[in-house]
Amino acid sequence: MEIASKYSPEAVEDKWYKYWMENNLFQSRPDEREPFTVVIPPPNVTGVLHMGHMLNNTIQDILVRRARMQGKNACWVPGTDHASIATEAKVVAKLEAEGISKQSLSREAFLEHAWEWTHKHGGIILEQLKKLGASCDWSRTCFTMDDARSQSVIKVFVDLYRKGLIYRGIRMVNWDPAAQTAISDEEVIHKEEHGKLYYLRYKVSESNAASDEYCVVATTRPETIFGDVAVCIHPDDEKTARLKGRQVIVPIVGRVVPIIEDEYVDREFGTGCLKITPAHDVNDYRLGEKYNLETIDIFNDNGTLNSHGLQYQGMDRFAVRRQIVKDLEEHGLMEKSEDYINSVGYSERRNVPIEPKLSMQWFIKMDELAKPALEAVENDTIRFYPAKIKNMYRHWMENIKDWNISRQLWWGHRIPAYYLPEGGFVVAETAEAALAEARAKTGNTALQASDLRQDEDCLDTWFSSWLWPISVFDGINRPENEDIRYYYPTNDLVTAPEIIFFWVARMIISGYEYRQSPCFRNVYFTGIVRDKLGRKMSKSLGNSPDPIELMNKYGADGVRMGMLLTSPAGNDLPFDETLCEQGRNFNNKIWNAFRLVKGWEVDARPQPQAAVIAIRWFEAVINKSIAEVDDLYSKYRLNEALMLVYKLFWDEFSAWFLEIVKPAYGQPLDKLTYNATLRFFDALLKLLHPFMPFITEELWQALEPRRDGESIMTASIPEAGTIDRDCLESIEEIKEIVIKIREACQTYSIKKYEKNELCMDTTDLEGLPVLEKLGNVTIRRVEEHPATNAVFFIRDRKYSLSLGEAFVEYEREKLQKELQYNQGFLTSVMNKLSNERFIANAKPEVVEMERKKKADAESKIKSLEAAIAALSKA
RNA sequence: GGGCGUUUAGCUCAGCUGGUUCAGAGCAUCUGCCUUACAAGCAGAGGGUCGGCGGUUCGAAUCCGUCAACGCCCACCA
Repeated sequence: MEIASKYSPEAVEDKWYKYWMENNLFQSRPDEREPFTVVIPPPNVTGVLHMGHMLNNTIQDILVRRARMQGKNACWVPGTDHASIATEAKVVAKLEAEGISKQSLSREAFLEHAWEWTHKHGGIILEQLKKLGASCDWSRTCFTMDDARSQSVIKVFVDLYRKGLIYRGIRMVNWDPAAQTAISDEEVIHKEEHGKLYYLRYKVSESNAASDEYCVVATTRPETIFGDVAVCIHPDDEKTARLKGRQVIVPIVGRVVPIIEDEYVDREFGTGCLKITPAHDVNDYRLGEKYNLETIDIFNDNGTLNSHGLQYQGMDRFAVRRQIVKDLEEHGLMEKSEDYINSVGYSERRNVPIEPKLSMQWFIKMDELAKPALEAVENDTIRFYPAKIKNMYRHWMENIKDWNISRQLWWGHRIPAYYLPEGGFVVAETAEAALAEARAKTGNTALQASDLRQDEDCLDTWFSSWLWPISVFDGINRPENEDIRYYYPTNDLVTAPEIIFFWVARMIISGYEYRQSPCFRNVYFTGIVRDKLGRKMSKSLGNSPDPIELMNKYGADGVRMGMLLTSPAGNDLPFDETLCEQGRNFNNKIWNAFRLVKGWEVDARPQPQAAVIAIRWFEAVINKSIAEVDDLYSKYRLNEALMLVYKLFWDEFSAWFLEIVKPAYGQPLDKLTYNATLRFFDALLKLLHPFMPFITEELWQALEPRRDGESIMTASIPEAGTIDRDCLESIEEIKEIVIKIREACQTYSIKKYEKNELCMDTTDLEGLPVLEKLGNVTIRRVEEHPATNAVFFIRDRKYSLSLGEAFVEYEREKLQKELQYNQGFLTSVMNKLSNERFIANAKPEVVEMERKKKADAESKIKSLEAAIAALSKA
């Protein structure tokens, strides 16, 4: 038989993926079977595969493949996200590299570039997922900006607007000066930063000001003084009481501003004086509203100062900070500065400090919408794995704020609001509908489409992805279509905890709003993939291995296994290439077991007794394992399920079962044993298939002749039969004896081909033929064990091995040790039993157990003492 | 600042409602083997006062309190 001793994935993987595709094995259509639906978390359309995707999609594939083998109609819908801000940033950068500025282009021209970029890079990531083995129904591939999805977005916007849930208003928003757009609170990352706290002198402006009386204000942002409209003190603060009712002059700016009083001010912080800049600080904005102060916006959209910045106009905000510090010092208006650590909000996408800015934006009212979604998770209609994530979810949902959905970007779904020439606006799905509505609203039938001006903004990316579980089945546009009715609600969602608020929570909300039902039943939160130093893997750190290279090196199955070996749900995954190595080694193990089995000659000889027992035993083992694996899957403890199957194959099947039934070299095997072995192999491959799709298909196809188009993918996963516990137990005992014999042989350097004699008190143990074969011993029943034998105990039964006199002393020491241990054990048991309170309070069966332990220990000690005495005599 | 979580073998983690030697698994380590399925392997072995302290209990890795370290989420302290 000509099979290489090493498994080569490259020869196998492409072949079977192609086979699966050609036979449409991933495709799903509604039928009478139970559906099992998963929608992919759509990766950015122009992104490339990273380790997080690998983990995430491996887990999805495992769940989907298993469901499929359970006879469910499994449907995994793939797709990509247009990733508004991220993609636009890439296109802007690309254009800038070519010397083209976004500002110089029309919206239409820019979008042309963006689409070109999308078509060029789009979908690479989906091709990469195929290499991983992802069993997606590719015929259903969606894009958040394709026609059906775009239409869904617009429809939902209009619907929510008409329900009064979308409104437009001026709010303080997080402004990203690099992307020049507002972003949501969730897109702001707070970072600790080492900065300075500056103490600025605001001169008191009254007539006797010649006395140089100052009010000192501490700030981290001296460049915002151009927007100062007041200084606030605490009404009960004695330190600053002298300032009450007076006015101060903003340094450099020269503006005279009032001192106001509010309890918001922290008396302990700085000097107790707070400068108020309503346009550029959220708290100041609130105080500004409260005291009806003017709002002076000093920044341009790109973060430079506008005309309010006087001589600093046109300079960047941070350049201004440096300059103004110098200037203040020169004018003696800087009292001091000190080091200070504060937290600064950064734009997640562009990594620049965000600027609080007042602007007109669109919002969704969230409080009412959130209620059923909170309830669903609280009452476990939707379950989170791990469950601890519920806490986070509850906290956010109970304090949910309105969602800013407008972005000042071009790449995305344009807001379907149309402004009227005479002011006001209408919201409608199409320009035509908007015109009709505008005419009706204004009564002006002469109104033309060109008179209406569509809102320039587009929608937050998540405004399309929150509809994903519905929109991929076109359930927004055609709520009664067959697909949505069959596949929805979906079953499992696999995603990263970092997008629970961006995406998961909002999907649940939209699910209840648009389908009155949960959009999925279970959410599996993966961990974050970290490197060995515990750092998150990222492109910018360059600490992430290239997944494609990993797969080339270890095989997709090896990498999938490596990803999964160390990642319980919700725990971070400290990734290490050696895990892939372990995965690859396991592939090889399976491969070689297959070589062995397929290399056997079979004839009509009778079945050896050891094989009969081994088969009965392994039947029990596999049934027990299947039941355990089922249980682990139901708890989404996939890494443990994999480990269990791993040990089942490697230890139980390869190291024990195959070693028992393996014929002597060159000898054929009997038919019954051979068939049983193939049956077990078949079951093992099926259990392994969700984890390692490629090698299992390769071997399953080679195990027996298959029909054209047949696949392990659609074979039935084995179900647990009855477990023969007695058989399991008795062979476990045999295994322990064998291990003990091997240990003794190794200790005494007994050559493995030497057959030894094992003495035991009784020979009514089941599985003696197994013991004889694997222990390489002949068994003799004795009343008295020969004094020079090496004695050992397994489960309170005494055994001895004839090893010759040379080993007596060594053996005596060992027995002495075991004696000591047992004496200690007996003492602890005795202590318990002599404690009246234990006898009085402990459950009777526990007391009984202790009594038995005492008896056992006593008899064992007696035996040991006898053995030692006998050895000493010898 | 608020909340949540973690701490068990060198590493990554299991240990449910306290009680069968409950202190476990995989990897790593050590020892012996190139034994015709597999050295990417085989056969063995050694590793831990379960973060510290205190409490409840006949009995605590497990329950309670407290301290410490680390992590995550939320938050407007200039």
